[in-house]
Amino acid sequence: MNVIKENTRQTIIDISIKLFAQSGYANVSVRDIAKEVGIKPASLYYHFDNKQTLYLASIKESFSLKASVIAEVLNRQEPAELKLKHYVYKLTELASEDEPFCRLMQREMLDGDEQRLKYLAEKVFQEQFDAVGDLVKEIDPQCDPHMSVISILSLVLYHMETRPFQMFLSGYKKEHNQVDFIAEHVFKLLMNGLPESK
Amino acid sequence: MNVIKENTRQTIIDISIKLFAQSGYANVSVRDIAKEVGIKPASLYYHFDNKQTLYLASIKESFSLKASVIAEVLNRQEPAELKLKHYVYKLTELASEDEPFCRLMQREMLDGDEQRLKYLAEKVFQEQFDAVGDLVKEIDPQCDPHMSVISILSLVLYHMETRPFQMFLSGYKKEHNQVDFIAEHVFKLLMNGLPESK
DNA sequence: AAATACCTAACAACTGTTAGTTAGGCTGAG
DNA sequence: CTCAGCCTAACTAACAGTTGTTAGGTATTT
Repeated sequence: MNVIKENTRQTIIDISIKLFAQSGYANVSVRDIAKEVGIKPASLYYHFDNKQTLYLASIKESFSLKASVIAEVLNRQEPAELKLKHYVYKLTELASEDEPFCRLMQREMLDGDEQRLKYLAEKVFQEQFDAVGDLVKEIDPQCDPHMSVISILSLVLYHMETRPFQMFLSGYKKEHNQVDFIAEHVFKLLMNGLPESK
Repeated sequence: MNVIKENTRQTIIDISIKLFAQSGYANVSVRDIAKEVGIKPASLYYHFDNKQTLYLASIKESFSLKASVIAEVLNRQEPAELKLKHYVYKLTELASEDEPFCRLMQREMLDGDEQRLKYLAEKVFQEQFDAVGDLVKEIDPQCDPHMSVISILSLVLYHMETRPFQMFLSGYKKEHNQVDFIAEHVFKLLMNGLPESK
């Protein structure tokens, strides 16, 4: 009867990612997920032990995909400054096109327990975090790489997080939501600070 | 019988702010709130029409307080650069000492509907947003104030948002959570960019 | 025959909310 | 001053709906 779907488990995860990202863990019921998958609620329990397990599988899936895509930019042979520029652009692009990932990330920052945050930090982000840390240290050997990397992430991700809010603040233009525009702004700021003393 | 509390309504709001910030709207039941207030669930409905109304009253209360505190720094008669420095420090301090406010803000960015976001932007943040915009325009007349102000907020608030996560990332030190340390890092970055070419 | 992937039906717990009641304090009339 | 009437702020009890989850049954495939 089911022609398209050959892997229900994967479908469940994909839909769960979408729904959990949209509305948060508590606001999505197993019935909501089942309905969208086209399955009865009880059938979810054939594939996953419980709701928590399904949620965990979803964030693992969503997060591990991203990390690998980013890695590519950081492994190129380029001068540090250019590499940073490409990283900023890639990260902005990624954050822009995969909203569920961003929202899940935000939600984890808010509600993720210690164990989950530790897992995410060590298994998913550490490698990328360290690589960018090395990068900024090349640009300024005296800087605090930990703080600097967080700042880079701040600039990119917060611009994304606040997108639905920005349009109500003064001076908003359509360009402010475009990937290249944001990436360029961030990169310039990272290089020169606010005063554009070229 | 109730000796301490003379204003139950205010107590309800205070506790709601705390609980909603901690766990999010859907994760806090009216029974949870009532219990902590020391009241039966039904009694909440004497003071507030329903859960939504109570939530709205809570965020309004939490947010409007903050805006006024910040305004003071921006109204001083100081050179632009120093004023920006003081703003960054004040914002960092505020974000650091009022965790519920930060968390509510984050939650609103995720789940706030258009109407609420518009209200927050216009009635609560616009004045401050514009004042900081004027400030950066003084520092660099050619810049895009909208983008620049968002970037300033990014740097401060994201450092706060990710506090529970940072400790699992490499290079973390205790200082990274101290108000002055963060504020100084952010201000330096805003002035010079990453390369500290003094 | 066994395993897979789904189903129906139901469970206990919890949810926001309401109807109706009660106890204490204040006010104005007798 | 007293007492009826009203307001305030709480209460008890219950409602209907939703929640995560489970036990047990049923086709289809291997």
